[in-house]
Amino acid sequence: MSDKDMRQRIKEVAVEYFNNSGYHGTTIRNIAKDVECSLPMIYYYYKSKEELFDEIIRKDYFDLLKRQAALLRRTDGIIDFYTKFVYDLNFLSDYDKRVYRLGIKVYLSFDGDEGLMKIMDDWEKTILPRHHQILKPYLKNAGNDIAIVRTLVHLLETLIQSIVVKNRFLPEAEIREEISIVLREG
Amino acid sequence: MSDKDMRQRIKEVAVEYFNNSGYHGTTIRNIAKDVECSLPMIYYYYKSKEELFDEIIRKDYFDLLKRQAALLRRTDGIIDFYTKFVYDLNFLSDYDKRVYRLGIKVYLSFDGDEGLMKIMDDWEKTILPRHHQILKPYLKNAGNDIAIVRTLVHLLETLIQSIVVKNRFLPEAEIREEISIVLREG
DNA sequence: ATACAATGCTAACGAACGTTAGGTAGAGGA
DNA sequence: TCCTCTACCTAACGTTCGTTAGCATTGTAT
Repeated sequence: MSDKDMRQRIKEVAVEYFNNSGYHGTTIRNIAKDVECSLPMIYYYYKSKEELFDEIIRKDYFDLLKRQAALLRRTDGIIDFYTKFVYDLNFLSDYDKRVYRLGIKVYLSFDGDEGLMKIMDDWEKTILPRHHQILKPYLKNAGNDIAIVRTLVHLLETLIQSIVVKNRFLPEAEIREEISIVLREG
Repeated sequence: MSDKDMRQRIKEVAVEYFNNSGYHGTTIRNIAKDVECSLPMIYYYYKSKEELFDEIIRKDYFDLLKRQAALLRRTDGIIDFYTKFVYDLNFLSDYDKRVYRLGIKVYLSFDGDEGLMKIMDDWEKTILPRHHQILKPYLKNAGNDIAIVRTLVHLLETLIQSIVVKNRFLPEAEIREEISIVLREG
């Protein structure tokens, strides 16, 4: 049938279900049916439903976050750069988008447990400093540097949610306009 | 005990559970236990679990949205006005905050069904025009009026989520700073 | 050939779920 | 007094859940 690893197939189907129906709304039986395998097959590769969910967040979601954060290195021109950063999210694979969406769901405490929330909080603390570092050379404003960084990060959050959570395509021009408004010289 | 009390108590407890555990993670048994009533009592007042969830969104959440939208009438000074609008969300009752949070969860398709999504989409279409109307007198910029409205609405979305979804207190100064950055004259 | 781990299955377990059948207790009008 | 209606209950229904016991098949190393 498929040369793709059964373990991965299970995870892909699970991501779809967790996304659409939440942790409690997802059943091992549904996953098994879509994967076209038996029930205990799931337990052969994953200890439990919770471990399956956990691995998706701890491994796949945070790998994705780190991959995205690693893109925040080069700087062509700050507005071009952030525009591209957001715009490229439109072209993430369906799987990555779903993992991203599921991660945001956990980040907002809409799913998952307290253990996952902890690592989400730890990650969140790194966001503002990272963007502050990138923006520092471009900011020579009065004393509201930090506020601009915060506003940009807030804006990015909504733009990312539009693409990844609401599953909309965001045109480059719209992204550029909004980022320009926050980063224009006051 | 009056019937209205019991009906309302059931709904309040239900809002808490739907918020914390999602629709599928919430059980009628848990609700009944917290309300300190029997299982069929829930069915005496609500036809089913789904009807209970539906009423919270269709009635309580949209009443809250309309109440909030009605505040968007007077305009003291546009920055003061939007700052107050957001800042006051800090002081919503716990119940209103939870209803708001649950509504956003449904709005982001993280819970609820397709029927609820429809009315969410309809509401969303009214947001940009409403704010455009309010901001029109204050916008004399080149041709990016619409982009500014869009950016402001996006920023408001994140600020509201911080307060209502992440349950954080947002200081007035921070709100004002961010709104000022978007609405300052470019 | 034989042994054995890896990979798959059928069938079932007990627990928990949403929901309902069928009642009781008490207040109020005739 | 009897009747009716509202507000509440205990106990159970059938279903589905996460999980597991136990067995079959296969590939590979000895």
